[in-house]
Amino acid sequence: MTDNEVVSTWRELSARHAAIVSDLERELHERHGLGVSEFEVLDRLVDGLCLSSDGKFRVQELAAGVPLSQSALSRLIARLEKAGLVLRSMCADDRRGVFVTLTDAGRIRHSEALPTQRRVLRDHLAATSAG
Amino acid sequence: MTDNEVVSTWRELSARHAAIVSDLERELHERHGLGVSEFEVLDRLVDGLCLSSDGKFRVQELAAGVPLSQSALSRLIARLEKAGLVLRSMCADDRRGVFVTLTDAGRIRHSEALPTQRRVLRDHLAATSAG
DNA sequence: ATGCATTCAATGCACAAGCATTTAATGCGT
DNA sequence: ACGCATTAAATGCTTGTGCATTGAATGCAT
Repeated sequence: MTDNEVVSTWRELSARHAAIVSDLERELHERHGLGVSEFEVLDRLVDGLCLSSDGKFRVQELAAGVPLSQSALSRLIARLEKAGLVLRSMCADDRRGVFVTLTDAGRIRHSEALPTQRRVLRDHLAATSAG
Repeated sequence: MTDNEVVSTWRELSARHAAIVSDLERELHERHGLGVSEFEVLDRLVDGLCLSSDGKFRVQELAAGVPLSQSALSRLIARLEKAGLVLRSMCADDRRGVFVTLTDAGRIRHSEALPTQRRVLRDHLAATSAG
């Protein structure tokens, strides 16, 4: 792969990402009052519900799935809690840790927003193979 | 393409983008004092030099190549000017417009940063076909 | 020529992000 | 048991971003 190919691959990737994020941000915000990262976190929590017994997640577990710094994630969770979409609770076995759990409102909000996200992603990605 | 495929394509795209941007940001900042967007703008200016007679660009022309809002771009150019990497000059035929031109320092900085950018991109993209 | 919508770029403002620091809890070595 | 490095998460601070607005210049219709 030549440098020019690498660069044009990068530009394409970058432009695509920007376009999708921009659309997602607008749609999710307008229709559901959520930012892209907020939705992603809710999404991880919902995904994880199937796997985890109690639906509790350490903040750091969520960090793995979302490309945000630890501080950004901490504040994001604070925002979600303030909005009533998640709860933070102490965790018994390591009292430094914080468990994050979805509230009913959070589950509902996520299920409302999910079709919107899917639609936007489909619009951008459905008929393409990354080229 | 199923919804699940769409979503996993999106996650992959997103993770890839985040990883590359993160590396680029760190390397460009540490080694050359440039952010990713700053570099992109310099890059467009350099690219355009070959095509344009005088190397002058309207702000809005740059906007097309960089996924930033108009206001963000305006401030970014102000930063570049403050750093001595570009010049802003009035444009005669439409006095609302602003021409942006590379300074020598800007050209030099770009040429220093270019290999760093290429290296990072190669590290991430060289042996892949987008998925 | 005058008025009015439009366009270019800059700016006020609010908010989100990262870095560095802080606070609290753990665990390891002695 | 005590001290010390380490880890989890929150917070202060600075910076960058977008939205909405502003100010200036343009162009078009009358």
